[in-house]
Amino acid sequence: MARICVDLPLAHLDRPFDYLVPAESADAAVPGVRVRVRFAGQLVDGYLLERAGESEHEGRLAFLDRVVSPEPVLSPEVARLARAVADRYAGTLADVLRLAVPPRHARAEAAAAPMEAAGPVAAPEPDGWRDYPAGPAFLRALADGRAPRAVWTALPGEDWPARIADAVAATVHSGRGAVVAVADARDLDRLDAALRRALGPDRHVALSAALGPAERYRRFLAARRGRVPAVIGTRAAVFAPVADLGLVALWDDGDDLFAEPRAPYPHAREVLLTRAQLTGAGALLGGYGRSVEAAQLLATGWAKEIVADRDTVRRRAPAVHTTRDDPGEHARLPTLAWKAAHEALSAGTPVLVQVPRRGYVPAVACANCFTPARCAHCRGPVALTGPGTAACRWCGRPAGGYTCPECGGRRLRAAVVGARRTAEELGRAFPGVPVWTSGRDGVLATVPDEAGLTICTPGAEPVPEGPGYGAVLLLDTWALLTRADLRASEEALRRWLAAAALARPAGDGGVVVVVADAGLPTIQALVRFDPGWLAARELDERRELGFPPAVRMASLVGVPEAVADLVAAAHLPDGVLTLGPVPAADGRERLLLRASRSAGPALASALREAAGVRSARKAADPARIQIDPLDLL
DNA sequence: TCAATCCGTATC
DNA sequence: ATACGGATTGAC
Repeated sequence: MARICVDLPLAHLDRPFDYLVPAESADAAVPGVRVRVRFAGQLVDGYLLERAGESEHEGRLAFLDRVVSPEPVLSPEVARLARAVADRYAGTLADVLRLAVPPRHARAEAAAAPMEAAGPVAAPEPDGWRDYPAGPAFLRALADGRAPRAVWTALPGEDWPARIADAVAATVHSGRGAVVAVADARDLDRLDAALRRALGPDRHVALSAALGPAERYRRFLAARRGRVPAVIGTRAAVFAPVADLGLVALWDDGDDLFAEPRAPYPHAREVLLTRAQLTGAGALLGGYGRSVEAAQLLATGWAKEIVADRDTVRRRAPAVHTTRDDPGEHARLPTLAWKAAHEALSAGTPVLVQVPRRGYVPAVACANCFTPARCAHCRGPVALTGPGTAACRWCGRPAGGYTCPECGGRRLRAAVVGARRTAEELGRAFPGVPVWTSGRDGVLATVPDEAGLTICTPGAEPVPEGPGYGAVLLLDTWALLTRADLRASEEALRRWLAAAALARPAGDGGVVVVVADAGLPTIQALVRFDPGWLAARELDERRELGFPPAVRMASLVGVPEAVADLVAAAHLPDGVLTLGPVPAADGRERLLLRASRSAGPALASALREAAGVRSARKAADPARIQIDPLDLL
């Protein structure tokens, strides 16, 4: 007898079904293999979850049709993880398994994989971590087979791929495996190179969406067969099968690429942390910035902080100057920014100019003091709903008769973006200096250590080949700070730090000029290179306002009848607060449900059950359920 | 009286 | 989803 998870997208069928195993399949039918079974009259794919002696099932059992391949692609550990992720996100196991296990590629599977005799990995010298007081102990704990958990704030100029490679090497030295996730292909390339240096050429694989199906499956199998102890990759790699997991790590967890866009929309950070929790592995969340979720892990004591002391930060950081937006005669650049660029270029060092991408939807702010407007009723963000009218994007109440809590101003205005021109004019302001751009369509990996001007959008900063940029200019900060997003401050600081961290130390002439009001907390955090301080503040604010990660939220989106139907079918736990519904795109609407963190599992399970009732009834219109979505506003 | 159709329920 | 059963409808 075998318990099977059938691959169907129906919420009410999200439970194992028992099948008899034909004698000829008895040997191949091991936990984790793909199978075909006859289900409700048709042949469907599925995974064999476990073998068992007896079935609880009252009726007659059918035989499974066949074992698709003897390869047990779903390890027990990943099966358990997938179940936990499905439960947390009110989704189905089949949906999560579709994210976790790549499609089979028979040729890649058949290719005989030579077993390489992998030599032992030397315990790394924790030299690279000596600038962080808690760093060497963290590496020793990994090397000794323990499971330390840390939130790490990287120093400016830190070679973060090398530091993560140290941690992976320590883990591998202890005889265990590691999984590391990064946001994009460029970060993956850097980490890949660092791991090759630290572990040798054949001790890890890199998984990314860019690989073709054959290569993706080949590398997945290399990990599943235990031929490599470490797997690195983008988002989907968090489910990679690694035997005897000792470490999960993630770089720059605030990047929104870590949010999975397919149901049930799990976040890579949450998957990895769940995995560490379930397996007893260590965990490392690193970045130049710090997410509010990371601050929460520190606040609850789940993880410990790895930071350098303030003296070290000051020694390694560039000088950060703020300036008002008072365009001088030079390419509409503030005088201070122009001077900093001019000096850096004269010294023969590269200059980085970061400008926000176009197309952000700015929040509505006080026309007088620029304080973002918040709803008087629920503290949600206020946005324009038409010419001259504004309303809360959470509860839908119109923001008529608005009074700014900061300055008493009565008028609102939308922020105006679109100053990329300013950056382009820079080229003309510095004749004879080479100008590069790095953005969405065309990311530069590196820039040479010579006078040159690089204009980039956030996240596309080229890494300097030399000791760092002589000057980094952060323009149009207003556009980032007034985004209609709950995470605007955290996100703005994350992006500025990503650029500022590439500047030389102040002692070597490194300068950052940020065109913004020095009094803003986000700017203060940048000036002091102290993202932990801002994240702790933001966490306090989320607690006061009742936003994640201080609470658990569920977002229900669909046509009005579908949303109402889903809520009506759900037996919500006590204390769940309903916000909305508010109109969404395409005639749909969105309803938010707020629960305490402790009620989070009950909320998710109530929604999952309600979705099951609806799918059993063949409800026509689907309602999308998302737990703690990033675009909460 | 018998088939065509609709709805509800189970799927091992 | 699909498949089946039982109730319901409609034509001979």
